[in-house]
Amino acid sequence: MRSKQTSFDIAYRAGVSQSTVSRALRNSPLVNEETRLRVQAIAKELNYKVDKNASSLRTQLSGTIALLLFEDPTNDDSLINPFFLSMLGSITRASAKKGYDLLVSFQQMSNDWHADFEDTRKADGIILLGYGDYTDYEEKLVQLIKQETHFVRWGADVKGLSVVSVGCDNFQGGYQITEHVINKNRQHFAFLGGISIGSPEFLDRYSGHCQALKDNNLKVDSNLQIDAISTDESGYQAAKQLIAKGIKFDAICTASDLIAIGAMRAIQEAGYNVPGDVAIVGFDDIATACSTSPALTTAKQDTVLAGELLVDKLLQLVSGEVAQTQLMPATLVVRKSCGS
Amino acid sequence: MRSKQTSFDIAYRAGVSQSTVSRALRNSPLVNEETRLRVQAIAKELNYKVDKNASSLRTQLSGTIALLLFEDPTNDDSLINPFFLSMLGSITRASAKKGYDLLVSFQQMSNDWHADFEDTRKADGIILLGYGDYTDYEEKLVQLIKQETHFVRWGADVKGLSVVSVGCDNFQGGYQITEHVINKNRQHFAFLGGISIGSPEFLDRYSGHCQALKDNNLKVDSNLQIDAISTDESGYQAAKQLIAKGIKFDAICTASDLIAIGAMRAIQEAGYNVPGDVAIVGFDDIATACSTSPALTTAKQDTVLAGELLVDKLLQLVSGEVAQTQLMPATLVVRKSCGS
DNA sequence: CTGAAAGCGCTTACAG
DNA sequence: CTGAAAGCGCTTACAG
Repeated sequence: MRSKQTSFDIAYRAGVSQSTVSRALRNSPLVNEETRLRVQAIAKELNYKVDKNASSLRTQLSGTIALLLFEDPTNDDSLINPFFLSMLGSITRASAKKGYDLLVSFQQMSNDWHADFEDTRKADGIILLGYGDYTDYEEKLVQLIKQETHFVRWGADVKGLSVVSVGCDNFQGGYQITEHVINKNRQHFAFLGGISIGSPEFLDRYSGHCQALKDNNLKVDSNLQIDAISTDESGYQAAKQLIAKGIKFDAICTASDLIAIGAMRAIQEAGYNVPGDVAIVGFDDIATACSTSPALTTAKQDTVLAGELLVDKLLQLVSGEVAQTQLMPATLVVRKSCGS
Repeated sequence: MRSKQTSFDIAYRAGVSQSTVSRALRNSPLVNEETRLRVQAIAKELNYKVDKNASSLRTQLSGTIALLLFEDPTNDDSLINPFFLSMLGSITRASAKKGYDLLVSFQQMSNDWHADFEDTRKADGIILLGYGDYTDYEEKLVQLIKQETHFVRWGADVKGLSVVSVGCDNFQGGYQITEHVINKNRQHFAFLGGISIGSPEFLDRYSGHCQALKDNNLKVDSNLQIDAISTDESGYQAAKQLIAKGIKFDAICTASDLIAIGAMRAIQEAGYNVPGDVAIVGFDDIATACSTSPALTTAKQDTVLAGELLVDKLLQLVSGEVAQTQLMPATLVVRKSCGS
């Protein structure tokens, strides 16, 4: 077994007290520079590393952030929504940049959360990430607040609770991308995405979509709105349903790229040309959006910025400061799927 | 500020000693059942959670695994190879299943690794994940071994070092998928993927590919092998180079799905039909492989199994047992990209 | 079955 | 600038 070095070993070698070693390694200004350098050199030579359990116990700070990633309810148990995966990447980077480690935990939205990372002192705060209607878990949020857990969440603002959220301006995104398609001279718009299954994000995108249509004197036909969850398969099925209705449409707006990708497949299999016959747009800008043919025009959610905002705001809360809920704009990414 | 409960608070309420509380909460058989239940009830009522820093410090076990995820060298800083993202998901699930938390850390292959999670006692062991030539970091592996760090890695077996690896049988995968295409009556095979840029995985896939060609009396034309790293863009460029050579080919095997997807785009843009004119196959079976048109035939690496094997083997090492390097088979996933 | 006590390895107020 | 000492909150041998 490896023989563990402690600060006492370093102290012995350096001929100073253990307190001085501790100070030296934390770059305390209290310690003489020469002493500090000598101690640090010895620590390095012996490959000594401060025991985080001991220091966290002492300081009551873990230097760690926990990320609770909620899985899509329909998950087939091995796939994760690529948008959240991308968020995971940016959150990891953002925490590393701040010198924090990241504990990642997958959760079922429905189950009892294992949200006790802060209670167990493994993490200083928690980031909640996942689609879903917050009313489904409002109770949990209330409990987190009651326990004074430091946390921030991704998603739409939660009314009535003092929860710090970072989210995308889904209404604006839905509006903007619909307007883009309108400018491509489309008249008959379908919308694929569940507005009735408890997803405020999707509902906001749909509302923005409808507003854009109205502002441009186009009809909102509720027969052309079909529910779908954020998977390729669900988008595929929704588009098939849409086609089966036999109502004319020349544009499909969707609540997510995954839905759009599935829809594109169904539309093309049915013999339509994209964008010739039907323009299709997504939402998110996942990596795959570049690789479809035609490449998908979409509303990009800036995951890098989102990750940084989430981490920054969480660390503000951890250090006792006040943090504000913030909405990020979605930006239009024009590719080929609704014509040039 | 929240007032932290300790085991002493529980002890006081339960009218027992703190030692008994500790035993009761750990379900020690030493404690009377009635006492145990009462203590546990009180703990639950007060929402008491054991301080992991204290217990980890005491037991010298953290209940945590660290995952070091190496980024592709060419990374644009926000995208992560979807295959590794998928591995990340399965590793997270596998560790949760074993009751371990997962610390995730992104690293540059080239930089000094921040591999001291075990030295700092934040983790009991480490999983290394990323493509790359192990000779590039053999020195690091040697150091990990010297420090008696518990670790396992994803990838090809490392010769000469006692490192536990879990990897895919890339030779067999490359062989199998090439044979599949051969059976589709293709004659002129190109291969896209860097065999000269220090990636043993890619090299093994290429070797399997070549062997399959030889075994079927087909020519291996090194002019039809073009380097590419595992990105859509690199695959796209490689395919354009391939076309520019003006040598006849009717099948493209690739070292990864990402390369295949980029290549498919280039081939189609050049006016060829897939699979009519050119059959294309990938490697990995990332989620996107279902969504291309035509959908990509590929060699699947079972990430769920891989995650479980990595975690299981690491935990074996942590508990002082011996673990063996293991190679998993790749399995053929037939879709549309090389005909029916 | 239970309790008193030692000790895990740090950080930091306190005293000099 | 440095050291001796207390204490973070547990777990577990030891004694009963």
